Amino acid sequence: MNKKITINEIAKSANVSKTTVSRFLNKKYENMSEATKTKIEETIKSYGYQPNRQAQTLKTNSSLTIGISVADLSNLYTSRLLKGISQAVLDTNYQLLIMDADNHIERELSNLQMLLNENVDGIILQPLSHLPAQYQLLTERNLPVIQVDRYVEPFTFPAVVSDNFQKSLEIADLIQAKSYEQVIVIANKISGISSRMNRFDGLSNALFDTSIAVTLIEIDLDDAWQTHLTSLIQKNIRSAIFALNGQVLWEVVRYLQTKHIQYPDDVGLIGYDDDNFADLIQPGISVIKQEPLQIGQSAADQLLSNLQNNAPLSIENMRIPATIELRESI
Amino acid sequence: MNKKITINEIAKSANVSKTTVSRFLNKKYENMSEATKTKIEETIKSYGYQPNRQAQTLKTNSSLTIGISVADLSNLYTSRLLKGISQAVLDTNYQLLIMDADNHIERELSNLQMLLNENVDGIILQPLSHLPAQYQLLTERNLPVIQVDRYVEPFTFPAVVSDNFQKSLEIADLIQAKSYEQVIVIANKISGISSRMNRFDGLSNALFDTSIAVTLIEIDLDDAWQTHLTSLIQKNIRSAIFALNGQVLWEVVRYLQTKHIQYPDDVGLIGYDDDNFADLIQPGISVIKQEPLQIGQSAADQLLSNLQNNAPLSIENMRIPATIELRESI
DNA sequence: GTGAAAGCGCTAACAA
DNA sequence: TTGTTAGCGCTTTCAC
Repeated sequence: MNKKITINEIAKSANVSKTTVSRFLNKKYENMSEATKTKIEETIKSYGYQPNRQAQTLKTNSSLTIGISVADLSNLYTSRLLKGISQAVLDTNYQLLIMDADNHIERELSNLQMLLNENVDGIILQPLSHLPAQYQLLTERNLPVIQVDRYVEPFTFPAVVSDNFQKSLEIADLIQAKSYEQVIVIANKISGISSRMNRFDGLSNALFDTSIAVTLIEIDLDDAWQTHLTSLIQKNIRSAIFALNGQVLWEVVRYLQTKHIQYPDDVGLIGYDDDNFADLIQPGISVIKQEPLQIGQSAADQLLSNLQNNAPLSIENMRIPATIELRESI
Repeated sequence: MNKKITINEIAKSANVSKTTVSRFLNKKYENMSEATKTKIEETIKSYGYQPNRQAQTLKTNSSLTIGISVADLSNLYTSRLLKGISQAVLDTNYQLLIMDADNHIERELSNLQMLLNENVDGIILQPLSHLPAQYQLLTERNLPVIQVDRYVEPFTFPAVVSDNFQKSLEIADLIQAKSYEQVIVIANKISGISSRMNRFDGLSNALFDTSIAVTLIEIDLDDAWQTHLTSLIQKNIRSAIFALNGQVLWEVVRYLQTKHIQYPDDVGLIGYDDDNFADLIQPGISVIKQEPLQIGQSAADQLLSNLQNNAPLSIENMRIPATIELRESI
């Protein structure tokens, strides 16, 4: 059991006080002779000394830790988001405390409470709720918070998200250009999730003045969604499906395959591809690709420059453009 | 700026010493009157008091934190592994400090160093190196460590992995039964990664006494892997491809698609599907599916029972069976 | 240019 | 059944 060495050992061995060692650790070289500086540097190296983070935190009240709360840990969108954050933090002193809400709102709350207990210096939040009340404990603490992927309304914290509304306008154009007469939007429960709502609203708004009908099917609220989908498609009008996220898109593809419903012949198909898999499937599916890595990176960069240089947090939404990749399906 | 309340405020307000409050916090009720117990409980609740973790850690030298080092954060295998760990930790006091080595061995080392600095109580490690030297800093500290997915040899820490060798034996049987004359194994660099080596060795061993040739192509070491693959396939013998992980499988499928090489007609195909996508692709691809969630959970459970109850860590490998799903491709 | 001493919020002997 | 006291490893004020 390797005895942990502390600042005291270093101070003793370097023949200086621990104050001086502490100054060295915190790079306060202004009033330090080159001699002591190098002496301390050498002893630290020779002992392989590493300061105790908890002790530092206890005193300074800054843990050099960024808390992250994600909605659901196990999907590729989240992984890439985390990768982006992780890259941004790489060359800093900050570390990441990642918590998974597993899509349970009570769990998100308890996770946030835990992050506060750990005295994290800032939080990157993919909110599960759209109600500011859920995040009151964060506002109270006056802690820097950045939202990713989604945001709470009224707007409480800055957010970095995809250009969901804008992309849906473009999809609407596409649907009109291809003379579809009906769009079936398939999603998980959209209420309260800004990204999903923006995707839906963008489409609805753009098609409001047209004769194109927009129908929403929320597959986790509707046990008979497959039946509904089939009956909608079988109407004698040109229909297109818009799947609001990757998971849902694959569900739809699976269903169409089993029912031998062909796209684009029987129905047009477009959706979000968060897994980079669309190009593997035949016939090719037109998709929208987001940039979660960049979203994570931007969010972390903003938070870091607030923490490190006291840069103010932007009050606005930052929108990272997604890309539409057209294939045969629509 | 909400003034943080401490154990002192609670003690004062409850008219007891902070020792007593501390006893309460640590559930040492043996010698505590019901009266003081409830009094403390109430004051804590009314103040919304939460003890400072850093102070506790500083004193007890136990951070109630489990460090995790993964090879690469952004793939579904890892996500599901983390989900499993996260679930196991859910109802405990432990938290997770997750670090991504991003497949860089120096980064893994510095991550582990950081985890040690944070005084993590134990580590779950998906090792990048097979050399125990890389992990000497862990052995020195006498810290409980559990490996997942892969392991270091000679065996240093317990490990929870898939039954890679065994599954390859079954694949070998399949290949013989289907009268293939050649197997082309496609992988990322296998040297030093136990999971990949076991998958390859299982197959080689099983086919050693047969006339079936086994060739290995490591796509990240071989710029011309596509050409090599094509030339091997074009020989006038029945060939099968075995892709050693999900990523590689999709690369191969993409390549076969662009070259219009048909499976199972031109070449048999089987591989690991870490993304649960194989059923979406036509023609159907036979795959091996791992249980990363269960691997993560088992690893975390073992570590937790060591930390919480001092249960000894098993010295052996724990193998979680994967499943073979047969479709048309082989 | 450097050091002594106090204290961050908590736990754990030891004492009562 | 409860309290006094010292101290975990560090930072910071103030003094020299």
